[in-house]
Amino acid sequence: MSEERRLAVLRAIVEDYVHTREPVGSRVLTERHGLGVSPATIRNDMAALEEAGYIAQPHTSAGRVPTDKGYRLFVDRLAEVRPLTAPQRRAIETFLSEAVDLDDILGRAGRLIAQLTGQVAVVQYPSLRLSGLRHLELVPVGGVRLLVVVITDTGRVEQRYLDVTGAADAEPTVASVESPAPDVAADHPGIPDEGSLGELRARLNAAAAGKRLSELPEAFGRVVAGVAPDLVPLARGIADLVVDTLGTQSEERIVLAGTANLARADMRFEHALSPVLEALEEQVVLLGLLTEMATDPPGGAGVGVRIGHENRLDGLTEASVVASGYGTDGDTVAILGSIGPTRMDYPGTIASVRAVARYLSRVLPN
Amino acid sequence: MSEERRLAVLRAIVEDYVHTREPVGSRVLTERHGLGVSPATIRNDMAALEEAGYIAQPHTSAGRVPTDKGYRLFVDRLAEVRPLTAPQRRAIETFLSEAVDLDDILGRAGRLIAQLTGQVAVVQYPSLRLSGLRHLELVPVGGVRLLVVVITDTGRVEQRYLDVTGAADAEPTVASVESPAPDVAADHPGIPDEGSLGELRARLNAAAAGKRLSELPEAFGRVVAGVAPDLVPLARGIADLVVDTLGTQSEERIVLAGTANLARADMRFEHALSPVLEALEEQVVLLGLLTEMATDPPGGAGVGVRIGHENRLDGLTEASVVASGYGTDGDTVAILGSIGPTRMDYPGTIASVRAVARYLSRVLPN
DNA sequence: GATGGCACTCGGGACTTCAGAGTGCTAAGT
DNA sequence: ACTTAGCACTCTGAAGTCCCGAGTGCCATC
Repeated sequence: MSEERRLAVLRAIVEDYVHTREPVGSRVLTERHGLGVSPATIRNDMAALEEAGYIAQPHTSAGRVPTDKGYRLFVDRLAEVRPLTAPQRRAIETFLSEAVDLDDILGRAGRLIAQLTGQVAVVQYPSLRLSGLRHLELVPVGGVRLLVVVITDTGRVEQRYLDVTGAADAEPTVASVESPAPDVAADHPGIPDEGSLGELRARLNAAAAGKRLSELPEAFGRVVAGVAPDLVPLARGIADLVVDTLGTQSEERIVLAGTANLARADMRFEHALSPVLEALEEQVVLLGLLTEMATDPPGGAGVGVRIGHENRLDGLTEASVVASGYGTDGDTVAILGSIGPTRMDYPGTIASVRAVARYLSRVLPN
Repeated sequence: MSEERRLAVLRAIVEDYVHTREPVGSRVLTERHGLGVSPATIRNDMAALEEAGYIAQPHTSAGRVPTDKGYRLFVDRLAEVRPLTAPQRRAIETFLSEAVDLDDILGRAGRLIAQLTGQVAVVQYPSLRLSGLRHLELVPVGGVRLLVVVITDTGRVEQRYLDVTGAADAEPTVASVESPAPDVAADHPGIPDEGSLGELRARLNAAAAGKRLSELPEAFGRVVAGVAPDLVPLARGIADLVVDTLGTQSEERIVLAGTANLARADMRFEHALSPVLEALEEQVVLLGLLTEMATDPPGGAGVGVRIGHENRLDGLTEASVVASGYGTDGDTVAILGSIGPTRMDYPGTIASVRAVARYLSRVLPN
């Protein structure tokens, strides 16, 4: 009863089950996979595997099905990394290289993973909190409002409107997109002339250059203090808005793609999939799971795999998550991954996720 | 056999069927709905309705089910507009007012409709082609590239990177988000100093102010001609990029939301839903359908309804589309809607779509 | 025109049956 | 000490059967 063959049997079971979606018995195992022994022998091995908890049988007289533990072993030691096909590689390259900005590239990455894996993709945005400020732009709009454009190290561009009628109140007005007066001259009381605005912009940029979020408030504070008195409220408004933008709001931005794949017949979960749906809608929880996986990757090679009960979420006990961090040279700034039934094509999914993550890491600005 | 009662019967059938998902027979009809006649009478009416093609029976001894034609009549003449509940209204207001920019607001609108209707929402972006240029911003990035930010009348902000090492080639380089040299001084050969850049920006802005796309190339042409010789390639590059951005790319941007609702048990389509999935993935076709509905709304009150076979798409013969244009004062710039099974809650869906469309129209910049 | 009565239809749930897949175990073979 | 053939046993799920009851259409009556 060689150890090797037993593992080979487990591998065969996993592969077959993933492929056929049916409990696999000893006979088909000998037929379809090239292990040169008789069904009876296999049965002995299977008994041992079941004893050890790697497989189970749904009911007495049916084939075996891998358990979470079985999948785990498979992923850790048995899965042969199957590189993507050349066309797939090319598809990734071309599709992602067509992206026009960060939003676009991450959206595309999600759709790509969803399509490659036939599952649900999840993409976390690079945390603004961790990224520095590259540039700040101020654009007067309609005379009474100022469009503040923030460009980060990671290439992310955020826009916020600042209402300057009462720019003194620090709390940025909820930047709704409502109609400003159409064509008011730019020298409205609230907005300074081009020159002052340009100077303000220059100062803020100089102060913020390369700084991390935590250093920003102080740097901005000095700028506000050093500016002409009538500009102080405006400057403070802008500073607060920028800090607010980088700090709170969008740290936890997460995007799903391919949720329609859930409806596809071939990926049905064992039991109900409504819990899965609910879990996916709990973005906070999902985010927690992802960041957890980022810090503590239980899988190998940069790609983390959580199988079934391993992710302690109720709704995802029948689901597995394959995720990888991405970001410039090992400096993980965010995570992306694929979620599917525990009975999924792990090698393929891992390959896809890794390929996309690598591409992103290579191509993201730093 | 009064005409009115027959219509009342049809209405009752539709409402009951939508509610219970089961063919409805004459008895329950008299019981659950307050028409004060006997089942036999109803049967006569039903026979007439069936004769006229408004209802059908799946098999001999089963209740009746509305046909597409029946739904049509229901929508056109029988549906009582059921206004949204106060909480719903409030939800729309608050959720949408939290949006920070156009992207965000449309994304939220989609998710909102998906959630209100429990179906798939589809949102078409305001066509850039139809919107004017409000502002153009130029931001040097990393010394060798220029971030061109385009702000349109509709509040949409588009960003493109322009590679200025060889800005002469008119075709904008595919603006990938790749790593530029980290911290090069801003006076790199390719990028002019702040002053020239500012002047260029000012000129371009002046030329473009309030112009439609069709008028832009000419206006920009004059600017390029009037600029310092060494700036000509750059100016031309920018001009082309802007025109390209507004013209081609994103005219046909469409976004789905709530596709996960397809997986929900309670919205199963009669037969397979894979054709529906495929139809939804054919964004071009979908876009065609939407624009068609925009120009020729067969429903009433600004909201168009396409039922089953009415939308000539193979995959959507069992689906209905409820859509409405939105845009400042009747000037429809785009469309949004909800897609679900023909057996859907039309009044509710219509109310939701209309409410969101109205909110958008009210709140969009003009 | 509305209604009660009635014979008729037929889908689908409940029940039964049965073949086949799969197992574990024992005993024999290498 | 494994491996293998044989065999009795278990159980699922497909197929078949039955029958209740919902629903209908039609006719005679009010």
